[in-house]
Amino acid sequence: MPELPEVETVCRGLQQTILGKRIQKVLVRETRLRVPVNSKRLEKLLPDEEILNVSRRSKYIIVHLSGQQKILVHLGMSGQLTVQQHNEDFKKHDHIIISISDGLQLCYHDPRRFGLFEVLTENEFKIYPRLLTLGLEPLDKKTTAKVTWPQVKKSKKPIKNLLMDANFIVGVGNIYANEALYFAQIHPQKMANELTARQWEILLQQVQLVLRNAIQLGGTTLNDFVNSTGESGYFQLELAVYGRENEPCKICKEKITRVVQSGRSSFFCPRCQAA
DNA sequence: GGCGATGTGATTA
DNA sequence: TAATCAAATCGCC
Repeated sequence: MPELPEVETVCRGLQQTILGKRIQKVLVRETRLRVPVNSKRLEKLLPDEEILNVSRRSKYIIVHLSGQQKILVHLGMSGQLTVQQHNEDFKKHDHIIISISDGLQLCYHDPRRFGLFEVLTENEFKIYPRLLTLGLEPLDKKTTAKVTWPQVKKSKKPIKNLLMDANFIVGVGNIYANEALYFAQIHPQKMANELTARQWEILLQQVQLVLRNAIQLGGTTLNDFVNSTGESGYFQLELAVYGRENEPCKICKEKITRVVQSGRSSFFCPRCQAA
C-alpha cells in the first residue's frame, strides 16, 4: 500500500491531531509483525510520554516523545495508523492500540503484518541499522540530478530497479516508479548505466513531480490505504500506467504492456517507452 | 470457490 | 543482482 506519498499523508494527518497529547495506556493484541513487537518494552517506555512531533524518513513514520525515545512505524504493504475516538470495539488486525489524552487512541492495523512498530531510545535510534543504510530523500532540495548521476552511471541494474532501491533514493515503490518512467518516456528494463545525463535529469524530475502530485491528492488508495483519519486518497484516479495492462496508452493509444522485474509488475507503453 | 495478483523489504543463492 | 518469502485479501474466471 504505502509509498512515500501515502506515508507522508499519514504523517501530516498525525501532526494535526496528536501533537501535545500524552500517552496513557498501551495495548498489544498481536506481536507477530516483521519484527516481533516487544510489548513489555512498549508498556514500560510509552506511558506518560508526551508526543512532541511526527516526522518521516523514507517510508518510516517517527513519533518523537518527550523522554527522547521515538516510536518507529513502518506500514509494510497493508498497514494503517489512525487516530480515533477511544473505543474497545477492536477490529480484526487492530494490533496495537495506544490511548492518548482527550479521549483519543492511536491504532496500528495491519492484515498482512509486514509492518514494523518499535520503541527506540535516542541512542538506539541513532544506530538503527534499517535507517542507517537509507539513501537520499527524493523531495529534498539537495537531491539533484547532478549529485545522483555518478551512481546511475555505474549501476548495473535496470533503471526501474535502481529507482526502487532504498539505498539509492528512498520512498519510490512500484506504483510511482512505473508512473515516473512513463512520463519520462523511459523503458523500465533499460539499464541504468545506459541512460544519458539528460534522461536521468528528466526522470528524477518526473519522480519528484509524481510524488508531489500524489501527496497533494492524499496518496493512492488501490485497495485499503487510508490516512490518519481513515479516509482514502485520490491519486489512483490519476494513474497513467500502473495497473493498466492491455488498456490504451493515454498518449498514443498503444496497448500498455506488463512485464515482471524482480518479482514486481512493470507497466509501460512499448511505443512511448521504446527499449 | 479457486487462483493469481498485491502498495515492502530482508534474506538467500 | 534477482528470486523467494512472509501473510491476508481482493478480484476475476
